[in-house]
Amino acid sequence: MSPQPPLSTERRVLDAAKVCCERWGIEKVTIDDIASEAGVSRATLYRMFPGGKDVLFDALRLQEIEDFFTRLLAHLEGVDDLEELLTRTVVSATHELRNDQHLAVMLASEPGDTLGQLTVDGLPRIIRVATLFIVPLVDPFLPRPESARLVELLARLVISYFLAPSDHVDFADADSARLFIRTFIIPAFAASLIRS
Amino acid sequence: MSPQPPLSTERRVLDAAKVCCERWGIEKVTIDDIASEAGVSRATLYRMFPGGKDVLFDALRLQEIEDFFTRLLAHLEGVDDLEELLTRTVVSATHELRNDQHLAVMLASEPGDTLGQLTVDGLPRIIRVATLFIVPLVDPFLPRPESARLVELLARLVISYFLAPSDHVDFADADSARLFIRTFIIPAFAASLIRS
DNA sequence: GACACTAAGACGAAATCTGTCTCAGTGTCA
DNA sequence: TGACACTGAGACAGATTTCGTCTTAGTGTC
Repeated sequence: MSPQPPLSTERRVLDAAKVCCERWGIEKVTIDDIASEAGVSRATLYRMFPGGKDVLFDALRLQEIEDFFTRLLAHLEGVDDLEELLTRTVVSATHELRNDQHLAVMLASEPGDTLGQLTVDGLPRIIRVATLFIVPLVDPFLPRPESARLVELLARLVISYFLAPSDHVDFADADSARLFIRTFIIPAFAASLIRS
Repeated sequence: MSPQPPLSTERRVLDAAKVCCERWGIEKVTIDDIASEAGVSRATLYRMFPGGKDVLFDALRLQEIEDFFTRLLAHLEGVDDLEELLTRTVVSATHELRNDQHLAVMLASEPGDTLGQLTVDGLPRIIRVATLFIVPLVDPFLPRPESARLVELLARLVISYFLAPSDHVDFADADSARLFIRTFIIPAFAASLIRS
């Protein structure tokens, strides 16, 4: 967002935590690993995240989610067609998820039971945040209750097709995604469409 | 070599150790990790490798080296031309090294100072083993002291160009390697060549 | 039944990690 | 100058993990 040349200490620590996770896996990372990777003393780290690893990883998850949607929004700029907007949304989101194995874990929660978290505990949070970010973009096309329902539906579908890819639909492929959206999504909301 | 359908326990353990190393990095792997990855009890592991991790990793290094040269030899079968033999040797070896980051570590020794080991402690061992495996293939073309010298020279060059790639020579590229060998290696040993 | 091999896990010792704390050094602001 | 906020370094005790050895019991083979 803002241009912080020296990069905030907190950001450095969280980035270091991410690097460590990617290198060793979340269950093998220690506070010391993160501190020295960030070039920061352990004391600073505890001052910044009282509660230790749990709090730190919570913050990291939060940052990951924000980064995720920030990147996503960048791919949606200037789109003024609902079908195109939704298509790009699912395609970009799917690409992000597939490219960053680590991201999927972070969006969810603890390791080991990644899938469990992604589908049980993690889902509501992701849907909530997705709504927060994406609904405003859909608002021009749909009245509020409908846009929220649409975004939730899409979020669920993206995650479902990510976890269990289908032979018939590939959300990573723009054409396939567009066809899906044109066929199943748009018609369902056609009645509410705001004709501008 | 021999067809062992159930795969020996020792092999299973070493393979498990390799898997664990690739997943977590050598410094984060515990005996327990390896044991459970191999589906073997810790006691068995200690019986098999008295001395623990050190002995186990020594054995792993040995296996890696043997596998390395076994794969290498497979690429050299039936070659009856010295230039072609040497070319394939450096190309295959270079590919193996580049494709398997883990292999380079194993061929050397402890992690952290991989390069230090690869160039200081590791080099003599690799050269020794390389000689053991490759010299017999060169024997038909050169008298013994020359063939040993040739193999040692090649081993040093492969490792050097692997560690510090050059703009002028690419041992991963067959044409480039062949040109290099034709220009710099063969002539140096031309006088000793056994004309069959 | 003797034998070789194994899994499971108890055990104490050693090593590592955690979380809190103190102390000293730095830069900022008034 | 002094109050203030922030930091690195590291001591410290306690929790946790890991290590290496050991015992016990189970299995298959001869």
